[in-house]
Amino acid sequence: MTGVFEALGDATRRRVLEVLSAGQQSAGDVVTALQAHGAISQPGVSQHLRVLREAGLVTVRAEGTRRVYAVDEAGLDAARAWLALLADPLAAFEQPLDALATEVARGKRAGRHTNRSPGRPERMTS
Amino acid sequence: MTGVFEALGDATRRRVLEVLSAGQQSAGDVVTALQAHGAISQPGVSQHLRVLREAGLVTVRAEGTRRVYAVDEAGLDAARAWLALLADPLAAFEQPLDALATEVARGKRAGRHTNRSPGRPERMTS
DNA sequence: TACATTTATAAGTGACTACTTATGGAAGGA
DNA sequence: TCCTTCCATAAGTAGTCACTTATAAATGTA
Repeated sequence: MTGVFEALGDATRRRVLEVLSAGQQSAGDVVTALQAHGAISQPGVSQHLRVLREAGLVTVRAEGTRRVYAVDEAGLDAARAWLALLADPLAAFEQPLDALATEVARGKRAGRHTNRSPGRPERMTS
Repeated sequence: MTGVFEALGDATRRRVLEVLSAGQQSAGDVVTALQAHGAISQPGVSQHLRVLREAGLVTVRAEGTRRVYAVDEAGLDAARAWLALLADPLAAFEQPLDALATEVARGKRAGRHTNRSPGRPERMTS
């Protein structure tokens, strides 16, 4: 299970990343931080850190008897890249067209609007 | 299991989103597209579509006897937002400072470089 | 050396998940 | 109405995962 999104799929691991996003910390500190939010054992955290490391989401550095973990932007960038590629191809045209229409009709008043695609289906309530 | 990242944690569901990113499609078309890449049953796809819908990652629209699915940007934006918030706080300063240094030393030649944080630990090979 | 501290690994277990086949239900066409 | 098509749900199952306790390995300290 070495995938980035597989690693991000677990809430505890996401919390680990949130903890580490405040700055690099030792494994023990991560354990302490996680235990402040709920009961989890030290081996449990260690196993999560391993998954995150294998997914490229954190880095480790040995410092004496401790191991200092830090967020690895490489893994995060991989996730961001996938999400970016998933963007609606039409979306790239919508904003420019809207901007052009505004330009033509009203002159150079740059109003930023947040309209979505017009015929877009809504989420079903079923 | 209604979380966005939980839904994204499955490779098959990510493939469904990739298929839908090319444009809205009926459930049957998604089944056909998925079966071209590997064996999966129609109910299997239907269940994945349900998870994606509950996570806010796809929308459904009934069209006669078919159900047309489309990518829901709302869920994707939620994922993107979390990843954005996870950014290294120091990273926000690095680029501007680099840009300023370039500005001062060389004038207004905007060269985009991809340097990482200088003292950043490498991934361990253990 | 002996002990303490820090962290990873081993082994076992319950729960969840992704899949299957079987079935039902809704809409369209004869 | 009958049949077909499209899709969701039901039920069951094998595999995976996240957790636990117990233990080992490595470094620092008295």
